[in-house]
Amino acid sequence: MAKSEDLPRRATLKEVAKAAGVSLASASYAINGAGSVGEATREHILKVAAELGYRPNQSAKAMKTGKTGAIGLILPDLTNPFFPSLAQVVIQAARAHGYSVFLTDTEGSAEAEERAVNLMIDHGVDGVIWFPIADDGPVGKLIEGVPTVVLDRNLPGYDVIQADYADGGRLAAEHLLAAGHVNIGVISGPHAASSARQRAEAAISAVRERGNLVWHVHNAYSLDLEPEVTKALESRTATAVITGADLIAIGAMRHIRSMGLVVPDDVSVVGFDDIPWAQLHTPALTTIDMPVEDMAAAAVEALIRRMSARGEPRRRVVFNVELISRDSVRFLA
Amino acid sequence: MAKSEDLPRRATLKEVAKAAGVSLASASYAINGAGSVGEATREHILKVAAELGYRPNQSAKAMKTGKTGAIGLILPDLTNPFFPSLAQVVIQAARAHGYSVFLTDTEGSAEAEERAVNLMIDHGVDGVIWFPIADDGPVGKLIEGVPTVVLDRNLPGYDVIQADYADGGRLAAEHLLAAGHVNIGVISGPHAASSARQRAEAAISAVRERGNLVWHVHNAYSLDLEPEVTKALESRTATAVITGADLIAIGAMRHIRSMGLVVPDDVSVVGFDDIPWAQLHTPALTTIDMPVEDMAAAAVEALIRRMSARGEPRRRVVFNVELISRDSVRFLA
DNA sequence: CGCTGCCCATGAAAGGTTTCACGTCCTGGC
DNA sequence: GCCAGGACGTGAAACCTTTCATGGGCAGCG
Repeated sequence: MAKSEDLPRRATLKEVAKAAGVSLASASYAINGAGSVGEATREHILKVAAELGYRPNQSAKAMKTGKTGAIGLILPDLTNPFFPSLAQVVIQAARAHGYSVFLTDTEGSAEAEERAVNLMIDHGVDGVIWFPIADDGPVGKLIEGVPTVVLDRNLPGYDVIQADYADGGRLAAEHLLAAGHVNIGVISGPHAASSARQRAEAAISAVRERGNLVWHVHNAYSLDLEPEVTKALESRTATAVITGADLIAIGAMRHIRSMGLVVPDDVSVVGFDDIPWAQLHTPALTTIDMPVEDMAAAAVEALIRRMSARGEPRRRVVFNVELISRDSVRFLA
Repeated sequence: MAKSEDLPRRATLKEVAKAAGVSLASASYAINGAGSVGEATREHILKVAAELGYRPNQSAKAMKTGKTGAIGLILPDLTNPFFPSLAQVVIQAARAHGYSVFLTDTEGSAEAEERAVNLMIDHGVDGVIWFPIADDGPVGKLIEGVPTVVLDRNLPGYDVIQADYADGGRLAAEHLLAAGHVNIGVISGPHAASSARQRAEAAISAVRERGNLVWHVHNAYSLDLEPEVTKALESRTATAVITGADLIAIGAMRHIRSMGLVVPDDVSVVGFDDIPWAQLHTPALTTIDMPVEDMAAAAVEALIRRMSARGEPRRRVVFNVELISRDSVRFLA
């Protein structure tokens, strides 16, 4: 590689205009395909611009138009494999529309979320896709004024993309009941997340209908289990457990194994999310699949619509979920 | 949430200045802590600014200063669990320095990489952290002029952050040899990546010294194995295989299992990277750990230095790697 | 008491772009 | 052969900030 010339300064529009022998305005119109420019002139300007390697200065453009061409993506935790796939699709979809994405990871903490969002807004994003950490929190305020679509939570006033969590919870419960399980435990996600509550509530009411809910505990979206959870597991009262996330399911399976029991023979487990590990795990995890890619794409689409039509009524899109039956559930005779 | 007021227009510096009864210049100086402003005036201006909820317009600032406060992070594939951890640390470290990060995923394709980089540069980043897909490719050109640090590859002319791949390869081989293995196969990463070549070469030469290299094939950084690779595995000539990445190792173990064999009893496997799955897998994967977090932090640090001191000679930092012995290697009597 | 010099504070330019309002020239209709 | 109007092109303002060059006032020194 050549050593970087210290001043390969990029050509400015003014220079292009001069080189092409036209006015600044014409150059701008030609390059943006707006205004009225004769066919020949336009081509000439374009040619000159190409020769000079002209690249519009986005900062200047942003200053005039107020649009930066960037969107923000606020995610709780990249370390949870659920999110990278989401991020990947958002990034690709955004790029397809000419947007770059600012990604931020809020480390599961509300202050970090706040700092992150602040920084993002200061840096000027045209819109935000937000996967909230909790249902409340200070962040909503900050985002006000920036077109936003919310993932996972049904926050009032925002465009929302969700999966049918209640249905997922029900599906999981019914799968276990149909497999002959009666004594069922539930490890749901954090209290603060309404989506976690929905999964749990639906599962619980389905369990209660035809079976027996032996316990219900909470855990963060993490492999590491809280004492409350390990205690529940160690009570050995449940032959099957429904978890609020695959990560929790895997953590639970790990703990169950460490107790000297085997999944699914001694305890059955069902997850939620269908992260990539789910099928790689031994035993492969029975779980609820949600169409992450579709949801991510829908989020971008919704955001793009929202950015150009701020007045429209909010929309809420709910995606169907599906139970994927693998090897972590035992079918009792 | 209240319906978004359509025009909560953010206060401008001019407005702050007027409200505070000072000049534009004083306001700017006060807020940036530069120039000379009397203590009392400064405080007053700051107070007024806070009241008005003033937030500097970064686009305008960027236009003046040429600094956007954003850095770009170019990663091959978020779906490979190696990268999210990297991204997470980069994002956090960058934020700690007041930078937002544009993340882009190049989907493993060189054109996508090029498009992504273009978009990023257009959107104006002050610096780039780049994990190249291949050693060559057109992208280097684009990046010219933007301070850049390169991860993983020793690209001439750039600041470089690497791990000691050769040592990793050697460690893996010696571990297997010490465990009594003689016939060893190698599945290395893609040809195009010099880091993959280094790992493989070191492993191969160590194997050859005291054992027997039965085959050497290549595979993308993916769970899915190419025909060449499955054929090698099916030849059953190796009692142990060294892989260029944990993802490949896991793919290989899956295939080995599907052949009716068991890891490590029939075939031993060692990975590279120590991604989170490695220890969750059954059997837990013996692998080479590289300090991703440290490397990510070092990359940000190097970039920050480079951005403020463009002239300095390039630096190359090489991190040590370490073999983590788990359950995927059988110790022969 | 006058002057030098410092501390504060200010006006104005500059940075690259978009876009409004306007002018010129040519075409076509009558 | 005239005029209306369209097509094409242009000058200049505006976006919001940073920063240079400048100026006023006051303290302290000689």
